[in-house]
This record gives sequence, C-alpha cells and structure tokens, in this order.
Amino acid sequence: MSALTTRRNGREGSTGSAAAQLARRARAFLDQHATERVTLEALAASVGASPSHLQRTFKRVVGLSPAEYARMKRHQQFKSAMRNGKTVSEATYEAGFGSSSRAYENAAGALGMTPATYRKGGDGMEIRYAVTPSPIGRILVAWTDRGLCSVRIGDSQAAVVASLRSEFPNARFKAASEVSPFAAAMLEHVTGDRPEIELPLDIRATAFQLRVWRALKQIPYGET
DNA sequence: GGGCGCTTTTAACTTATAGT
DNA sequence: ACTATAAGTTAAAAGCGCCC
Repeated sequence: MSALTTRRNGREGSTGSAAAQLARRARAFLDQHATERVTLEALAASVGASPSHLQRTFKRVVGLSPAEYARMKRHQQFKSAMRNGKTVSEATYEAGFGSSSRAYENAAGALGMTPATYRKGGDGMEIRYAVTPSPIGRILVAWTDRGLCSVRIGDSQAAVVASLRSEFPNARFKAASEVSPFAAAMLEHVTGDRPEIELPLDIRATAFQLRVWRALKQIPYGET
C-alpha cells in the first residue's frame, strides 16, 4: 500500500522513537493483511509487544486505533473493488467483510448511499458539499440525505471538487450554503488531531470520515 | 514508559427474510 | 441472482486504574 508520507508535523524527533517504530511496524503488518481479520493479539505478537501496550501506543502515534486503521483500509478496498466493476457481493468478500450485512452496515457511514448506487457512480443521488479551509489544506465534506459520502483534503477548492465529481460521475451536485454538522465535526477532528506519524491525506480523510460518522450517528441531519 | 487485569462498549458473525 | 435489511449472539477492542 502507500508508503509513509515524509511530511512531518514539526516534531521530527518523535517519529524515530521506539513508540513510532513500533507503530510503524504494526501499520506495515496491517497493510500486508488488509483483507484479513487481524486480532489485536496477533498484531501485537507480530511486533513483539503486549496487546494493550500496542493498542495505546498505536493510537497515540498514528491517531487511530489498530482496529480503526484496519477498518478504514477495508472500506477503501471495498470502494476500490466496486469502482473496478466488481459486483457488490464480490467487492464485499474481496474487501474482507465476512458477510454482506457487514458491508451494508458500514455503507451509510462510508458511502452515504447504498453500495449498488455507489457502484453506479452515485446515479440518481443529489450530493451536497462544502469546502472549508483548515490547517492541513482545503477540506471538502460531501453528504447525501443518507449521510456523509465523501471527505477530501487538497490544495485548492477546484481540486477537491473535481476529485469528488470523478468519484461520483453520475450524481447531481449542489454546493451548500449552510455549514453542515458534518463539516463542523470534521474540522473539530482535523484541528484536534496531531498524530506523531502523519498519514497520507486520503487515509486521513477516510479515517476522519469514519470517526465523524460514528460521532454523529445519534444526531439526525439538520440538528446540531 | 511499559505492562497487566478488569469492565464496558462495539464490531463482526450467522442466519433469515424480502424486494428487484 | 443480486441487493438490502434486521435480530440475536459472541468475540474483540477500548478505557481505566494500578503497579513496576
């Protein structure tokens, strides 16, 4: 999978610490076994640490728990398989979901539409989006009436909007005038997140999306 | 800083069912 | 055949306090 980005957050020394090295080895293991179910115990054994120690260290260094990281990788694999023409069923198992219900349960937070609609490029969906400046670049948050469908981080508004349109070529788009609760929650995560290891932006965006969705699960759209 | 044990919470699994 | 959803159960992860 993608190599670790070389961008750092200004505390160069910390990335070379024992904790950072431990987290990096664990992350490499998860990358290699992205479509399998890796238990915390197995992951810990692979890097020579106790499960509880690894869990805490990984979260502090990477900004995500090992489980969150693995989940995020699975979502990416699921979407990628469907974009490559696989059926929903094929993509479900290719991504490592144990059953179809798992893929559908997660679809609301990861896709903002059903997997079949995602596979058709968002056909028939209206996607609203807002672009907001942040400390790490322009953040685009897009959502449908079913939930958050995409989060993108880029250098310019044009770039993130073009990227969104390419992922959902058959959807209708509408720039939102109001600040969505999704965008507000996303910014809160971005400004509050300072992991020792900077992840590639696409991974951070997906991880933010999953976490924000979980945080907002109990909040119907339109309420704050 | 690193590790352990306990409790609580959450995610994943199986199975079933229904719509297209 | 494929897609979509739900219920009940179980395993795993997370959180926390504590110790060395």
